[in-house]
Formats: sequence, C-alpha cells, structure tokens
Amino acid sequence: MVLNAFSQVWIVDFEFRAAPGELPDPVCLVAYEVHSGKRLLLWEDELKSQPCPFSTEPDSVVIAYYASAEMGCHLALGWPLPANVIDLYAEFRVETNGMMLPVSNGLLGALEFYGHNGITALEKDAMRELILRGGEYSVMERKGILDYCESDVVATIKLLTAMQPVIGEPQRLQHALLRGRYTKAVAHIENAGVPIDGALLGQLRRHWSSLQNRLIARVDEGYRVYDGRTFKLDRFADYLQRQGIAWPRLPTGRLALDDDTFDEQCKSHPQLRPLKELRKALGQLRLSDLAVGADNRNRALMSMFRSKTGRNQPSNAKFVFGLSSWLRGLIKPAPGHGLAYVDWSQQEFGIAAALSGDMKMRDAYLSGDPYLAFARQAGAVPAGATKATHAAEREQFKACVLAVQYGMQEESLARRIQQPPVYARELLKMHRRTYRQFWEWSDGVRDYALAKRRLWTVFGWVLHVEDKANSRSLCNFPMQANGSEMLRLACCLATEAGIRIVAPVHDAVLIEAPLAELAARTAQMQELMRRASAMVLGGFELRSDAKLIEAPDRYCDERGSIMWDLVQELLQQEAATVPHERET
DNA sequence: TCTATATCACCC
DNA sequence: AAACGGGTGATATAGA
Repeated sequence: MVLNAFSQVWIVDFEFRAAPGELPDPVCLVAYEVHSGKRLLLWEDELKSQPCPFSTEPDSVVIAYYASAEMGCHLALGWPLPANVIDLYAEFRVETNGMMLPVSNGLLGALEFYGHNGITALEKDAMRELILRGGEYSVMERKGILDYCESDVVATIKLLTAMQPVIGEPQRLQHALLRGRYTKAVAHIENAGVPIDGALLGQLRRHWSSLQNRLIARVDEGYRVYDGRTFKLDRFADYLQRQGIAWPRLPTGRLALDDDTFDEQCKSHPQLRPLKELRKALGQLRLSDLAVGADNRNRALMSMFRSKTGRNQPSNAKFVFGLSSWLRGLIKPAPGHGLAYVDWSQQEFGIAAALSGDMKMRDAYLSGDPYLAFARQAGAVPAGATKATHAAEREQFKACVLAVQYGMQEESLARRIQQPPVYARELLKMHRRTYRQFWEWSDGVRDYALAKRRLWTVFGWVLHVEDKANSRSLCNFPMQANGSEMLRLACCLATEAGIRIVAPVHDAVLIEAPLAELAARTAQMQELMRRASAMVLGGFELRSDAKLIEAPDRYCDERGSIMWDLVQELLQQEAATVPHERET
C-alpha cells in the first residue's frame, strides 16, 4: 500500500501563473495529508513568506498530478524538493500508454477513466482564466481559486484511491518513485532554461518577414508561383505546363513537393534549383513562439512521459532544440560561462547489443566504431580498414545499422544510400547473418508483444499493444524506451549532483557551468551518463561525446552553417537599409 | 470563414 | 495495404 509505506502522504496542488519563458509564479497551494486528514490552504503572500509547510523528509511522500509543475513551484519559492514524489500523471501514462483513450490525459480524464468525476472542464477553464489574469482578487475570487485548487486535490485523492491497488505493489512503487524522482530533475531543467542570444533573437524576429520578402522577390521573378508569401500549387502547375515539365503526383493527384522529388527534378531541370532552395529556406524559421524569458533563457515545458516510448515531447515551437538545427546558433552562454552538449555514442546500437546479449554486437560497440566493426565482421572490409581508408563502405554499413533500428526494408534503404535494391538487400542480409542473436531477440520481442499485448522497459515503462500494432514500432520500442529511461536516470543523477542541465535532447543533455568548472562538470556528466547506462543495461557501459561551447562563442551546428551564414548576411544588408534602428 | 485532412519539414 | 521508429507543427486545400 502506498499509504502505509510512508508516515506522511501529502496530496499537493499549486495554482500558478506561467508566462512564456518565465518561471512559474505560485498563486496558491492546497495540501492534504492522508493519515491525519490535515489540510493546508495557502495564498500567494503566505507561500512566499514561509518555509515549506509540509514534510519533505524521506519518511514522507508528495503525490501530485503532473508533479514537475509542483516541483517547479517549490524551486520558485526556494523550498526544498520532497525526498519522495509520486506523479499520478506518469502512473496513468504507464497504465494506458498505447491505448486509444476515450478521455484526455489530464487529471479529469484520468479520473473519468476510472469511473469517477471531478469538476467539469468548463469550470476548470474559467478558473484558469482567473488565475492567469493575475493582479488583485476580490474575496470571492480568492475563494473561487482556492476552492478550485482544493477540488483538484480532492480529484487527486480520488485518483490515488482508484490507482492504489496498482501502484502500491512493491516493485511498481519503486518504479513510480523513480519516475517521481525524474519530475524533480525536470523542474530543475525547466527552471534553468537555455541561454539565448537575446539581441540576435530580437533582430531575427523584427526582420524575418522582410528577409523573406527579399528572398521571394529575388527568386520568384523567374517563376511567378508565389502569392505574397505563400507558394501556390496551381500557379506552380501553370509554370510546369509553360515549361513543359512533367512532374510526379501523389496518389491523390496533387503535385508531390517533397525534397526528394524536387531534388530529382532539379537534376533534369536545373532552372528549378533556386526555387527549391527558396522553399527550403522560407519554411524554416518560426520564432514567434520561442519561449524566452526576460532573462534571455528559453524555458519550455518538457512534456515528460508524453511519447509512447516515455520520451519528453516539448513543443517544437517553444523549445529551441525543436527548431531547425541552424537556429541553434541562437544558443549562447552568458559571459563567463560555458555549455557542453553531451550525447551517448550510438546509444540505440549499444542498447540493442546489451539487451539482446549479442556478443558480436557488443564487440562492435566496444570497438569504438560499430559501423566499421560491422563491415569488418561481415567480411566486407579488411581487418585493417579504418574510417579514413573505407569511408564509403562505413557510410553504407552505418545506414544499414540505422535502417535496422527503424525496421527499414531494402527499397527504402536502397533509396537512402542511392544504391540498387539488391545491394541494400545484401547489406540487410549481412546484418541478419552477423547479428543472429540480436535478430532472435528482436523477433522474440515482436512475437511476445503481439501475443501478450504488453512490452516494458527495465524500470517498468509499459507499452500496451493494440491490435493494429506496427511490428516496426514494437521492435524499436526496447531501444528507444530504454534509451529514454537512461536519459531520465542521467538527468536525476546529474541534477542531484548539482550539475546544471539546461536541456535534455533524447540521447543527449546540454549542461552549463562557469568557464572555470566547465571541463570538470563535463567529465562528471560523462561519468554519470556511463553509470546511468550501466544501471539500465545490466552493467554494459555506453560511451559519450562532448562538445564544449565557451563564451563568447555560440552553439554551432555544422548542418546549418550555410543557412546561418546566409541569414547573417541578409541581416547585415537589412540593418544597412534601416540605419536608425536602435538595437536592444 | 472555419475546421478537418493530407502532406510536408524539422528534430533525435 | 504498406513496409522508417518516436514526435510537433505549419501550410495548402477541400468541405461545411
């Protein structure tokens, strides 16, 4: 029983205001202790003038719905984080992950799922508006907000009662506490935010539409396919007819406009090249929703446990790592500080090797270059081959490894590596021959999932398998979902050790430190990532790579350097034509 | 004019 | 039937 495992069980809910990019601003708190029936209702001023009013000690547990929000309020108030946290949202996700739900993933949806009801969504919306409004509240409004907050606590108690038989089981409780521990790490991360070059962001925001117009005006002259800033399919169709160009269509009859098609057409009709480049460039910048606070930190909800594999799923519009990679140049450490982007090397390959117990795959991972090792093990390159001597072969075996991880088949792989299908088939065959144990394990995972309708990670993140399950998803689940466990664990270990993680990125973290500490903190992070991998993989350690960015440098992503340079150039032209602008 | 759907681009 | 896993989000077009 959850209730009996702790001497105090606090059900907690904060209401808070959250402006984009800013820290949460707590408005009120309702907390209820299950054993004693003690109830606390505290308003803003009371919260900010006292220490945490309930126990955060190891003999107590705090239970909330979407607990990273509560943990964020603790941090904003300077309160300690509870030793033990259980997040009923995370536990509800475990219970229902993969199912088509008739309800939302919110507290009310979860309650409804178990056959109860709380307040209506309509009442909830009205109260949220009142809270966001801020400012002075009348006595009645205050009471309304507190009542609403309390009704969420009551709903959380109901939900706990419904879920208790499941999450009270000893093994499950351990897993729930581990997930709860992650909500604390997330609060630290969301609180820190990614340092952004605010002046540059401001410039880009101000000038992007005129930069776009410049580009369009320059390029569209020869095509006449844009209407203002929108690309028109029918105008493009006219253009193609005028030029006598045959163009592939989608099954629906629409012109296919994807990158591959455009690339293909550009080979025979090079006059299309500028248009393709323009489309690519125009589609890439959305900055209006990037959530940057007054302190130039990008703070966004990580949406922990959101994906089927348990990954975070932050909004791509709000979170800087969701934007096109060239925009990572906006990431810039504050003076005197540095950043390190630390990612596991070939994480999914390593996980597959460890979990499947395939010794050849382990050897390949341990060699330091799994892709070349695979080519060697398959007998496709000599024993003395290196990255330098057999670059092309390595690329193809790398593509094959990645293809296998996603369940890709020969036609797609062939297209990817631009080789005939028979060649791709041979690569995939070599993978099957070389890593027999892996394939036995992987086929077993799929068969088990289809028969038993359930898969789970080492720490109990569950996928419920529905009838229409895609076997490629099932085979990929152990790699991606255990990778997700690994990242969560690393975030816990690191934030608890005082490392400032500013962003988790699926198989990587971005950390920040004063320049004098950067090297040591990076080494410490890498050590903790090794430990996290060993804890997930039964002792098998994964390597990591680290890229350091020291002030006054900015984050540079080589994939985006051309676009970055182009935009810088246009920006300078723009600035030259608007001489009186004051930069802020 | 608004919404739903399809398609595409981007991330790991 | 398709055959590239997990996602978010913008845009174009069709339909109400």
